[in-house]
Amino acid sequence: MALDTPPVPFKERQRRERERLILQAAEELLLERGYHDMSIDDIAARVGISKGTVYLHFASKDDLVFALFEQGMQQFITALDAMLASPGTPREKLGAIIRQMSVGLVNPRRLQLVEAMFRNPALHSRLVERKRTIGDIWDGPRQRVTALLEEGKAAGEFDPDMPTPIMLGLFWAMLNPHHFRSLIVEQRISSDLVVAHLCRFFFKGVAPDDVGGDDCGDPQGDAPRDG
Amino acid sequence: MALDTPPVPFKERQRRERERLILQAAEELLLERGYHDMSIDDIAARVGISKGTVYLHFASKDDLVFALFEQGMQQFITALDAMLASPGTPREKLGAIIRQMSVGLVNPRRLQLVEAMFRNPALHSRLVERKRTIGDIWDGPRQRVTALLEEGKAAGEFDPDMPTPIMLGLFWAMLNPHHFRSLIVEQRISSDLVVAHLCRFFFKGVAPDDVGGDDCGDPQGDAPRDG
Amino acid sequence: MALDTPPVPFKERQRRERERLILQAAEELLLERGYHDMSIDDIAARVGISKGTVYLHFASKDDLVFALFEQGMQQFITALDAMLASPGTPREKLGAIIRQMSVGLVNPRRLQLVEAMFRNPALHSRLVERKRTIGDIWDGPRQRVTALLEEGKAAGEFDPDMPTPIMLGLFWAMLNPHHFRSLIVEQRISSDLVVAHLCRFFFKGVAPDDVGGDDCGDPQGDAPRDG
Amino acid sequence: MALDTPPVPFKERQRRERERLILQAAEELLLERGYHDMSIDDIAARVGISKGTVYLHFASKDDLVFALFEQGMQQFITALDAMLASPGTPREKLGAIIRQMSVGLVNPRRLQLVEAMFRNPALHSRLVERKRTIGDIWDGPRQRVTALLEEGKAAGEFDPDMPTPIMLGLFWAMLNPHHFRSLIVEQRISSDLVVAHLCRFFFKGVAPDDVGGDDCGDPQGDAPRDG
DNA sequence: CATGAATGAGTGTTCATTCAT
DNA sequence: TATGAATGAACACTCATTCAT
Repeated sequence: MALDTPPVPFKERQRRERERLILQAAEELLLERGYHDMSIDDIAARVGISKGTVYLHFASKDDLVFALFEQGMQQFITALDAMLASPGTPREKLGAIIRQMSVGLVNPRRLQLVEAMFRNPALHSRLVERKRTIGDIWDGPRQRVTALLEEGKAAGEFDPDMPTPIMLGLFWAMLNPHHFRSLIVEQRISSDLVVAHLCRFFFKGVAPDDVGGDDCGDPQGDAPRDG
Repeated sequence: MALDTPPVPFKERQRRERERLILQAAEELLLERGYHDMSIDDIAARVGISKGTVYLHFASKDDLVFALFEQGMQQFITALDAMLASPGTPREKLGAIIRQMSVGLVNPRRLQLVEAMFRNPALHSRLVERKRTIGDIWDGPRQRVTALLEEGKAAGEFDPDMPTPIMLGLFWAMLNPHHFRSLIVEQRISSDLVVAHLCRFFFKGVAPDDVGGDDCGDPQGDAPRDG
Repeated sequence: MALDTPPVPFKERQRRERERLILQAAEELLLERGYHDMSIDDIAARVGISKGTVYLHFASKDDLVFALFEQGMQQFITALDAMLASPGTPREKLGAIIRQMSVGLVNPRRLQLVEAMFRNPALHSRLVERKRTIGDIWDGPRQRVTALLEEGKAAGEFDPDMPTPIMLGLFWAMLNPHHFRSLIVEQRISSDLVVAHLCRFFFKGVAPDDVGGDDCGDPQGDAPRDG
Repeated sequence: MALDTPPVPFKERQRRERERLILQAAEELLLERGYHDMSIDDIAARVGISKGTVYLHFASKDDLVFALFEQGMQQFITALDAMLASPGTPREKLGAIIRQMSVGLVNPRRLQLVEAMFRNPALHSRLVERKRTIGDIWDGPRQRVTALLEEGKAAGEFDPDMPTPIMLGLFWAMLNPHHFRSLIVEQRISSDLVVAHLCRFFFKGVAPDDVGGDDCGDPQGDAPRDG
């Protein structure tokens, strides 16, 4: 059987590896400098190839960034699906997602990238202009989490009075990598602590805890225990 | 009385008005296009003046953007102080802040601007490099809200186990204008509804409401009633 | 008699004084920075007037510089005539001129100015284009020194075989303020010593002195004595 | 033999040729217009390439001008060394240098270039700021001629009482390309005649010639004969 | 008359993109 | 195929000059 699929020829493997390296370099530079201050020359230099070669893989700078975006979203969706497939109540699953987002299975850098790209309005519209696909790509995670939230409402775990889009928005806002980073990197709070509190917050808000149990499981034991 | 304040001379009034127009145009363009895709020519054209004139008011593009930033922060701090000075428990004050942030007394566009500026890494470091003041400006809101949160903890209104920086981070994340906008503009949810739920969420999370009262007052009457 | 010439009205005196100040500031800046790096704003600021006022006196930057040039030449010619009118042989007069040029009666800065202006080819042609007068102005000193040199030849003091234009060129070259300055300022040689040697050189060259006497008189006594 | 030097690859030859053309065009324009009135666009247009290409060879306008300067000085030093290596007394060598300077082996335009550059005060300081090397480059010719002059003094050919720096200054002043040009081009005197008289002048001054022999050899036979 | 705000052409420089080798 | 030289549009910024006040 394997013989039927002639192994990917060397040239092709080389090509894919190079593309990976280009995307990696581009990702790093995009995070370090932002879209405009990242030049094709920089990328090529970091990979150790020539500028022209970058264009053999991506027709334009926008294309390259869009590929980066697609890749990030794809990875995110994959991770999301894995978590959704695992057993558990919606509440537990949301907790798992929150935990994973920060721990790195779902690399927050990726999300940050996505943000970085789409905060640049001109870039955003150019990309949207170019591919209507973006809608679908954006929609992937949205639909999945929306479904989960509604499932949770139906199960009586989430407040049925809160519109799902609002709930969803709050969910994204909380997981905003920018604030993640601000807490973990700048405020030097351990990421476990952050996650634990994020989970708790999402379900309980900031009210003092006179009722329920911890909602996100016990990541490392240093999460605050409720009495 | 009027004699004591020699009226601002015409030239000066004209000058200020022009500066205001430049800042306004710059703000719009910054939001529409981002830092790099906004050119001085564009700004001048939008105001209906020449490129050179812009430079009579701001010594450089960075200066212009920095002025925009300072102005936004200043307005925000002013509004914040007004709310903090009004009577009420910390909880009520936080609710008021949330409400105001979305309604426009504290223009969320301004905050978005600030974000737009500071997501550009190179611009950020140039601005930080240029004025250490930035630290102070950033710190203004942070200190005020931190104090409020700790006051709330002391009053038993907020969970004393949640570290204040995390609480603060969540507060900012929730009020992230990007998500605000996504909810109100893209999802077309009424801003009052959004605010009501934001408040509720901040204090109660997404858990179904089997306990307390509404946390944010009754903005317009269309906020979900509990009980 | 004096009554017949109604005293220059105050306004006019003020005007002339201001023009003088502008020319002075322009001269300083021209020497400090060169033509292009001297802006009208700089000049106005140094005089303490507004940019527009400069234009009330000089129709353009070129006009201003040309006025500077004319003024310098005029002063030079005046000083030259004074020296030519004094008694003495052509040789003595040339010596006197050399001495004066360096000592400051004929300010070498002025000449340097002239050079500065006319080394800038574009400026030079614009000025020439604009006023044919320049020829006459240049010619003033040329004619006077040429006459003196020829008088000296006739008197047997100067080599009759050396074409007068060449002699003249060498005279100017020697008095080139650039080299003057290099010797006096950079090499820190006393200006008297420089003058003494310049005189000697002009008449005797660098050959060791086994013949004639000192050619320039004895300015300060520290000039080298010949044995 | 030829095999040992792998011929310079075509690309490289083309590159060097282009660089030469850029330098040539820049030199012409610098002489025609001066530093400020020579734009990169002008240079590119004259070479027939695009503006961007100029920047592939020189990182900035200053770099380009500095390269021009270095090249000129280097050529001058090389020619100087050749003359110094040839046999002859110091006096004869100085004569040879004078002759060469005007004839073109040592292109006087080059020196004029150097002057053009260094009369612009701002440019001068920027270049000095940038490379301390400039000192060395300037010093090359200075040291060589100084040594020659002192050798001549020791040999009894030059006046030992005249300070060497003054002698050197006079030498440069005489060879000032500006005056060279004024004599040859404007006054239309043959360059041989100019050279002959320059030599004679340097050694004998303008005094009538009742003593020595011609000091510079007999360049073309049309030099004035003494006797 | 004096001012200085306004103008806009011009400059150096960058960088995405193309294409001959 | 991979390269990197070449291109040229775009941009921030300057400054001589004009003109309304």
